[in-house]
Amino acid sequence: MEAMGSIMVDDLLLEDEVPPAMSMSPGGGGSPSATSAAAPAAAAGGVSSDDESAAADLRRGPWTVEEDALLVHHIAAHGEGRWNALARAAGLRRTGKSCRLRWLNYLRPDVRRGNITPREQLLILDLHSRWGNRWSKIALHLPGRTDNEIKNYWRTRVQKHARQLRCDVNSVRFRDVVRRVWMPRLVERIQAEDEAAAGGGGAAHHLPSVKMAAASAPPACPRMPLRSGVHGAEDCYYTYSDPAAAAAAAGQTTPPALSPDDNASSAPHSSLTMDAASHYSCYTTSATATTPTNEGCGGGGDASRATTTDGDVLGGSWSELLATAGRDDDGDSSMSMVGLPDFAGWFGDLEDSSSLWSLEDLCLHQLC
DNA sequence: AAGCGCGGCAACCGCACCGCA
DNA sequence: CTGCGGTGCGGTTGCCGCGCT
Repeated sequence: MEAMGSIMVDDLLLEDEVPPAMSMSPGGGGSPSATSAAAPAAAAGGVSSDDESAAADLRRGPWTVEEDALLVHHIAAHGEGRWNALARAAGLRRTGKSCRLRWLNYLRPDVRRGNITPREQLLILDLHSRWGNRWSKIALHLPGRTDNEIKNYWRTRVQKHARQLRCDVNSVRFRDVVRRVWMPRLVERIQAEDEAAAGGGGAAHHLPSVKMAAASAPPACPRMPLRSGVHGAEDCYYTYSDPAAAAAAAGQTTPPALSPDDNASSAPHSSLTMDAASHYSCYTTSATATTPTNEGCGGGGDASRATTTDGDVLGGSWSELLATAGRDDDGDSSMSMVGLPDFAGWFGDLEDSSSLWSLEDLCLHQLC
């Protein structure tokens, strides 16, 4: 869809044989300077006159449908790898890097397009909390999503919310808001979707019915209070939908690799996969019953109220969300929610939360 | 209706790492 | 051991479309 405009523009460029560096830098990306076009070619090959002429002949900017077809057909016939050689063999006047990027981010058949789902958002938030800007690593756990897409999501959506809160996206305060407001809302949303898919209605028995595979089970975390100490009579928990899995996970003695330096990401399964994320459920506990927390967990009220059409559950104003998050169901404000950005006042002492904010970390903290 | 501003996203860049000769 | 080419990754850029004024 959005590619059509680019294709039209680039078709003109192709027809007119505009030298890449001379183009009007179509489709964005990089500096349109005359030197930048030759640099990748020089890096990819030698600096012979042939290579120089080839470099001068290299195209940049948006891909045309013809180029896409060439690349797809060539990869279908010969497979991936050796991108520089592939580009030449396919008759593409592109750098190998450009071909690789186009293939991985756009042409690959298993690339998922469209909005980031709440489940994916939850995973991104969680995984980013552990690994930081390791986009490719995070992307491994979101099938069909590319690191570029996740990176763009983070920069456009998440950082936007951080800006609204006037704090750094990597600050402890923003992380705490994410943990206490954003993630619970995502869980609400996921649960609502699961319930809708299951037919809706009812209460506790509408737990997601998916069985949790041991390999994909989240770490030892049967219940994770999100606001313990804030609401006296009501705490919000992440919990396993499958008691057996929760018990199994509780018995797990070896915590998953969580440090940024771990090598577990290269393994086929991580401690938290898309499957596993679907088993997080947010529930309140009360004296009478365990009930789904569409009314109580994290935000109170209608979860869809702050949901935008693009699936961003925090489409509404942060001040409103935060005010709601700090209010009991009966409307009493249990936390002072006046003014931005006095997070410490809202959420209490955050000094010890710097290392406790991921789902796993929260869970481990609660088990101590 | 037209202009403007902003967000989304595709594509590029520079750097680091890895394997091989 | 070293140099080089290939690959992968994170950061950045800038066009395009859409919503607002």
